[in-house]
Amino acid sequence: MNEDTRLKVKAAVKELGYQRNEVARSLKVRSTRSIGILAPEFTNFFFMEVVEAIGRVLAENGYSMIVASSSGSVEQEKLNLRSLIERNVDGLVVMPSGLEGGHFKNKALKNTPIVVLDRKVEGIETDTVISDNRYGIKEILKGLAAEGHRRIGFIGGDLTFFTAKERYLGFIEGMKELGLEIDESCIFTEGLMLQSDGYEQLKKAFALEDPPNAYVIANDSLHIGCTTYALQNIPIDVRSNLVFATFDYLSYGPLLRYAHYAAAQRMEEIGIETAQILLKRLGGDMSDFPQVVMLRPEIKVLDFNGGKPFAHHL
Amino acid sequence: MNEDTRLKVKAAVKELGYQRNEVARSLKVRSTRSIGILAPEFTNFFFMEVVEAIGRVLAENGYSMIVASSSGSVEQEKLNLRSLIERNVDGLVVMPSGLEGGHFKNKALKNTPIVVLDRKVEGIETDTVISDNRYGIKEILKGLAAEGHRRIGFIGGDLTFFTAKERYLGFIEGMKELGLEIDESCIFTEGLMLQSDGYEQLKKAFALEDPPNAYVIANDSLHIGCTTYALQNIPIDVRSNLVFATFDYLSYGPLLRYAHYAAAQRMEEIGIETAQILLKRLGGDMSDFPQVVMLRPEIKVLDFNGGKPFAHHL
DNA sequence: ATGAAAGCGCTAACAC
DNA sequence: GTGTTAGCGCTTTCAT
Repeated sequence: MNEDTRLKVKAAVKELGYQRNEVARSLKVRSTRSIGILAPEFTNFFFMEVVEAIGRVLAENGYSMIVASSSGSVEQEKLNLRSLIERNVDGLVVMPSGLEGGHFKNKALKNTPIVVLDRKVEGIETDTVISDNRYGIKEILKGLAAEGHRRIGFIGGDLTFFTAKERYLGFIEGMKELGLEIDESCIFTEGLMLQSDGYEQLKKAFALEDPPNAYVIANDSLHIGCTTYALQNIPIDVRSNLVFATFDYLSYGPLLRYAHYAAAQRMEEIGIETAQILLKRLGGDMSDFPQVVMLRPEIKVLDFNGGKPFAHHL
Repeated sequence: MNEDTRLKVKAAVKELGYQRNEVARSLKVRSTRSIGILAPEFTNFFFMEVVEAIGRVLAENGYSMIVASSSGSVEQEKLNLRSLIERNVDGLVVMPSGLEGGHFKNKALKNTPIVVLDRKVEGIETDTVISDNRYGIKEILKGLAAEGHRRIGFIGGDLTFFTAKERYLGFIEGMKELGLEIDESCIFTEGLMLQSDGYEQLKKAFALEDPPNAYVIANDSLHIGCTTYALQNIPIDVRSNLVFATFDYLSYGPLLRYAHYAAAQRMEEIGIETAQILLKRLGGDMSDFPQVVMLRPEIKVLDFNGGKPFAHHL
């Protein structure tokens, strides 16, 4: 193009303050350069951290995010999905509210890449990015064992949830591999892994005649609940013998005084990986579909709480 | 319309799986039913909680949210803003990255309602929803005073930030109103109010020859940092005399052992209020523009940590 | 009550 | 290298 004309146009753009109408463009080229993000709720550190990373990578590539929270309801998730389809999102990142994902088989989604985050979902084949839950649990369990604990409790959640089940299975497998005896009375797998569930479960544990000192805790919210219960209800001479190994390690980790070992999910990497798979699919590259990326959490020894280095990665 | 035809159409919709193309509709009616959300970062509990509430109210009214994180950079905020304008968002919620908001005077935003959250911004007249920072600080300060503390430290942040400044001023005013002497050496207002700043500031305080026991802490991240420092570096007999009064009270609040009083921001209400003002403006109602809503935080007495009921709301 | 047609702002294809 | 035009899928208006 003529350099002269080029400059004239540029000047006019500035002069008139022209801004492209992306809506019209989208209609024409059948691409909105927007990605729908479907989450059960926003108020979740894991999710925020992952979305921040996804957003950064997407923004670098010219995509925006349309986010929708389902408040944990599959019904709302379906409504949100519909709305995102109507908005012609080019791709979808889903942290599913339920176990079943039949509604993602919508014809309108035929050419829309979907990446599922954090959990696996049944009835649908998609790219998936998750943490290696079993690995993480097994490793931190080794830490407890290395300290000499043999009777170890487990504080988890309802086994119908993907992460709850995986972490539970990691615990069971890990105990077996270590040759430790599993005491069913010290295993708690009820509830939604919320803070209040952690509180109640440690309470139940301490209602036993001989509660164990060592616990594997399946997530961060449970951990806060357990620590809260301990601080408020267990005498100091007893609670100071508590030893926890937990999933997740977040900004307020240093406050969780009984945690010796943590399997910290690599949230930023999960986000980056998710965005990259999505971009690859958007670019038409369907290699390795459906791709399941499982990222190992980082094993942390919390020495300031009394954790001791141990041989992990055997 | 003919009932018969109506049913036929409905059947056809179901049969063919028709879904409206919102992009085409938007182009025609010049409204995208989408709201842009501009934030400095997502990894912030206050913000997420507020966005969750905003999203709920907006979804009930048929709006979606397009979110963009600016990573604290005003430059990125400008880019994000441009992208949102190009996408023809019907309205904007902004938690500004900087103090100055000249870029929101864009001609393309002439008819786009904007609500500013959490901070005030210069160079622009908009509806604004914030917490009553001074009120909150003054009230929790009363709690410390009621316990008999007279020499009280302040842990805050760089006064060029709106909330940092307001909370600092609340502290100064509050001390004066209570007739307490302000010891400049115990006032820390450097940094961005991050966790690491809290850690460093309490360290500095304890490098004084006679550090105070009581502190007002300007936000949650600082609070975690302070508590971490105390737990890791101050001998137990000394730290057990610490008394904190802080802004914010979040899920992990129970772990913050030295907090006796907290001014908990009403995040859900802030979100609801924000969304409602936006919807009002979108409906063409410009009454009270520019509206500044200031919500009082809830004053909490953390009795399980040793907080004692006191006369607030004098 | 139904059908036909214009046009939102853009891009892509084509002719000049 | 530049100018013209069709048409994306919808809503709205006007004619039947």
